[in-house]
Amino acid sequence: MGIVERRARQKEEVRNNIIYTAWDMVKKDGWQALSIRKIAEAIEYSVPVIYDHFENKEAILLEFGKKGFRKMGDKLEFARNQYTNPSDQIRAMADAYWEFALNNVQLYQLMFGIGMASCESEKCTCEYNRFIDIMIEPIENELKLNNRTDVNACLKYHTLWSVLHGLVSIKITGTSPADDELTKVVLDDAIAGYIKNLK
Amino acid sequence: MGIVERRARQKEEVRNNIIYTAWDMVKKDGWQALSIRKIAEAIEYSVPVIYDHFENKEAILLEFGKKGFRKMGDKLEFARNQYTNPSDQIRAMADAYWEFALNNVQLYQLMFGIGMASCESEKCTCEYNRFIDIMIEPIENELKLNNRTDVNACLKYHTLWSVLHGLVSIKITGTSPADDELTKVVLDDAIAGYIKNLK
DNA sequence: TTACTTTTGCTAACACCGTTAGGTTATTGA
DNA sequence: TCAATAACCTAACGGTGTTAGCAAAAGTAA
Repeated sequence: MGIVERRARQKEEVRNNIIYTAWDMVKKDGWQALSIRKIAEAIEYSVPVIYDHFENKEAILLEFGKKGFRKMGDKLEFARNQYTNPSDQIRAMADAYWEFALNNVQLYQLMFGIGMASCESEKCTCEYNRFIDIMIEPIENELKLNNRTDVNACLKYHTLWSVLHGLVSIKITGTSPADDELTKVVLDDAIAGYIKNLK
Repeated sequence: MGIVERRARQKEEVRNNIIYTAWDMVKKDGWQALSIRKIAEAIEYSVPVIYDHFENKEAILLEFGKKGFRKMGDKLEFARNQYTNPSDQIRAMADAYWEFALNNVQLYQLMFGIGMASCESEKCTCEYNRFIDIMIEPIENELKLNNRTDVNACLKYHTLWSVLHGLVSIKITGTSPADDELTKVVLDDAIAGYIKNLK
């Protein structure tokens, strides 16, 4: 008898409804706006029903994180397969990564734990500017030293900062299983490469 | 008459008390544990008093963000001033940045909006591993192509990812005032440099 | 000293939130 | 028809940030 199947199907449907509704909210107002109560209201069930499908709120967000990794994986794979030359492949993947992140901001935030309130936008401008000033000076000098008038110091500063911030945030959020030692080696390697490219 | 001065002093004292207590909480349990009500209890005042000194909870966190930028600025400046050669200075600043971030995780998180719940640690392992696999293959091939048996592909993969993630998260959290065009140029520049270093 | 004004601080509430205990109703199998 | 089970809900617990409105204290001027 298909009774249990029908039940399973109905349960699955509710589950999908939860995810669908939740994603709608996240997409529209960001992950911070997600609320169990609002989901319940939207799917026209009482609150505890949500907990029959997900252990807690985090589990719902986790669902999107996984979805994000799958989607990004697909994009990267596709980009890579457009080329056979490895360096072209790397370039293509980098572009695809960039594209994915900017077109799926909410997903990316959930995947890597980015974007709490913080000092966003222009609230720390003054303090931030000093930080730029300090960092950019040696870069300008190094470029002068090497007669690299073709290179924009501001651009190079951004590159340096990206490398640093990227390493740090991967380290802090614990996304990568890499240990301390490896990360420090990566840093040294990246900086060495960076300086080499200024010459 | 020094009455207004004394009053201002006392008010200042309460304000400092709020910041001190708040920082204690953030330091111990992370910024997510900060609660207006708990601060009020700790300083032995009622809740609305907090709002005489700070517009809202975010304003308190902002205070720490600013403090973080100042502190990091000091560290970077100091590191830079230990050397005269620009490339040494860059290296020193990179190390200082790294040190600061790892020794002041909470501050760094507040400064750059990192570290919500997310897919942290090992919850997305499976999805994450596929992502590594896809990315690392072309790097290995490129290294082989250039007979670079001295270089660890895993390390190089981490470097690439850091650059990408760094750029993206700076872009997403809006920390930098850089516009879209500049950021894309930075990306291209960084990737070009990265590939060059694989050769 | 008294009357008035300002500052200070509090209570109590509003409107949310995630989570869960416990009971009710409907559905199913014997 | 009856017991078991699954589905579902109400209502609460213990939190959160924020604010309106009032009482008391402190300072000022007569």
